[in-house]
Amino acid sequence: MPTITLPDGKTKSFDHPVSGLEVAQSIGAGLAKAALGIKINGELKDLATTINDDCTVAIVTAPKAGQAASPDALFLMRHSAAHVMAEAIQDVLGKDILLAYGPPTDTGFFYDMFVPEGKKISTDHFDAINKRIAEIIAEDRKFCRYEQGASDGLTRLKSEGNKYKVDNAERALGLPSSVYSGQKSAFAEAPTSPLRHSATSPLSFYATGTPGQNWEDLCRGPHVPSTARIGAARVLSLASSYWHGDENSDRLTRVYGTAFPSQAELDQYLNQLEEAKKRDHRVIGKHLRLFHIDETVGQGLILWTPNGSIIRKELQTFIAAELRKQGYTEVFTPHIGSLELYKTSGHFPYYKDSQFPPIIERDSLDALATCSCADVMRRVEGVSQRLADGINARTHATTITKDRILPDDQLVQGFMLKPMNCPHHARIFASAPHSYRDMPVRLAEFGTVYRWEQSGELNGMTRVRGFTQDDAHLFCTEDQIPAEIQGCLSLVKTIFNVLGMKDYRVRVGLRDPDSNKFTGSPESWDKAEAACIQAAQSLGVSFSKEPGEAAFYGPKIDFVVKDVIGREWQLGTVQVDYQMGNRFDLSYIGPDNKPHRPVVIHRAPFGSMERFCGVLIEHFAGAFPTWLAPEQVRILPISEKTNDYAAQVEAALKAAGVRVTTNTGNDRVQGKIKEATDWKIPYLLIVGPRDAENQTVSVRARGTEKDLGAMPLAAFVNAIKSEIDSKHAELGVKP
RNA sequence: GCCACCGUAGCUCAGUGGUAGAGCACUCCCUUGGUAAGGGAGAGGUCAAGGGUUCAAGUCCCUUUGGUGGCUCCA
Repeated sequence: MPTITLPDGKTKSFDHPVSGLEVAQSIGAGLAKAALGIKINGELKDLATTINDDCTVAIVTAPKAGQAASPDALFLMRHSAAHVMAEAIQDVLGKDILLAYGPPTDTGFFYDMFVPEGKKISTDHFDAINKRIAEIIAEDRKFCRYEQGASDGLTRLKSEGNKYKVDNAERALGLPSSVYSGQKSAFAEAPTSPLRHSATSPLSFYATGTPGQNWEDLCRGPHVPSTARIGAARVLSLASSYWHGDENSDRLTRVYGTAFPSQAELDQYLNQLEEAKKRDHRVIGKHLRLFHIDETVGQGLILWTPNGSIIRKELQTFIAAELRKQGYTEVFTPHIGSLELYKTSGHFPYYKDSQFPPIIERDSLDALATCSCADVMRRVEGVSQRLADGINARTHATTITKDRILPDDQLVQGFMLKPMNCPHHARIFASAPHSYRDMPVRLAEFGTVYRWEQSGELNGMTRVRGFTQDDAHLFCTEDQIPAEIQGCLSLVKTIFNVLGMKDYRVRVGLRDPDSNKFTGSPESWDKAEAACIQAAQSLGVSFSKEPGEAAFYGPKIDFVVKDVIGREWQLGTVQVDYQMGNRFDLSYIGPDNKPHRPVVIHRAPFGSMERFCGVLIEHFAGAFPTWLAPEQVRILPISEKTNDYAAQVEAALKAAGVRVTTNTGNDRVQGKIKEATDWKIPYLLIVGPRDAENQTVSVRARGTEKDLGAMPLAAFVNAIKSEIDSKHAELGVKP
């Protein structure tokens, strides 16, 4: 006879087992009406779930009008909507579309399905599918859960010929998969062999309506009580996926959809998507001529056009100034380095698949002309005995294996486009002796690196093949690690604050506790990890510890920002590295007059200028604060009669270092304003005969509907100068 | 890299096998106008590239190339 504890601490006792609905009814009719599901001891369940034992219970309700739905309510609605969409798709396209996996997501849901050869789900079907979804919701059929014994359930699923559901069921039952081999295969050879298993727990199915009569799906649940409770749902887009995310397994069609409590909220969400598209850095970047990607130059290679270059340059100047305050010194290094350099650092050939292929010297190419491809690669990747001995001794391991060691005359000489700046910086550190008194040595460079990203991964400025990192390497003693990490994070905080970026989080990657695949002593790791965690905490934004996410050479801190479409982008990273000193035989002289290995901290707090600017474009929707705006002021003379005065105003602003142009065209001022508005210029100065006479400018600030009125030219120059110097994110000029 | 979709003027896009279009931008002319588009004219295209089918291809087919959405990957 259950006693139920409610969220407010009150208890209710029943003299018989009760359903979630009865509990809700016992509290109030309104609550029962709004109820979508129930949380029993924190676990989300169907409203119809029978409660036999004492427990804590919370009723999950649909949101009241005008209120946001709770995550639990959205989960129930979207999980249920996935069923409705799947039914609609099968109604429109046929039952031979096999359902695989359909979970809710942050913004909606998807359903992965196998589409048989010769059939295709296309966006042309969306109208029909959406219509059917709306019908099913309007029919208000109950979601009916029933269970079937493991044996019967599996037999039934196999007879239905859907191996994905069989696989799901076997996984749910904890059985080894009889159908998933990680191999590509046409569907339909779901085994019919007799079942041999020890599973006892039943499988649950949900009928959208009456079992045996309406549409059904193997499903763990839970669901809303009936289809009308979903509110509004629709199919959104198509994509492809692999079964279990395994590219060797079957390819499935992923159908995305979303659901909201009401049509109004769904419409609002769709509207938001449209708005987000307008903020897309690729769209704005083209419109405002910020950057260009040219297929003649190559995929994933950014051409910074004049406007974008201004933004990048301002950011770099700003970052460099902050770095100087922190005691960094700036260096420049070339875009390529010898193969041996990257064999020393370990980047080659270990990461060769994500690098551009090597640049081979002419003489070597001549010598290789008779070799087989495999032999060429063997000799390109080979390492000299001397280099191997050095690295193996210093890393206390067989880092370079015997099969990679070749006689010098067999080695191929060549270069790599640099995938990272650290090897060059390591060689700069090694180029001069260092005392512990000089440490830490902080070498900073806006260093351009090249990586071979898969073509399907390229995306505007955020995923590219050539990019410039705001890179630096801090060569320090172990004791200096905490302070140096702290310094990196305070830099990030400063710059994110100035740019008004608040939606970011921090991941701290720690070593895998169950693995000994890391270099450096456990004590060192403990200290470095503690330093990372403490530094992350001090930032005051949400952060997560992620064991197993460290690099093998040290723990790291990653900065992740959310873009306007909700995608997360990793920007910067701070990584502690115990390995590089060994690899490059780096040392400093300690107080004991003996050489010691420095620890290296790699840090690129904004990742790359390309990605960072891409995210910034979306963050500001192209309306950059004045200090970053490519064009800060545009002067709009009322007519040609005022062109002379406009030139005078332009000269005064240029003398003050302001980026200004004048529109001397013969449009009317309304037209000039409209055009300038498109360019999202912070300030428009309308000047006419009145202004010329009084030495004033009539200011119109971006985002304001009206003019701010006239102000003396000198006052405007001072105001905008101070706004630019202070890097305010908001427009600051007041008349 | 894989799957799907897409590529027409500088930009945004129409064009379902029969003479390549619109708006904006650009050039010129008229207009000299005080806060989100005054009027007119002109110029601008190997319809991504290559091949094929056809009397005829922007349109249908194949290949290549680039983009988009996902998947996989991201030291």
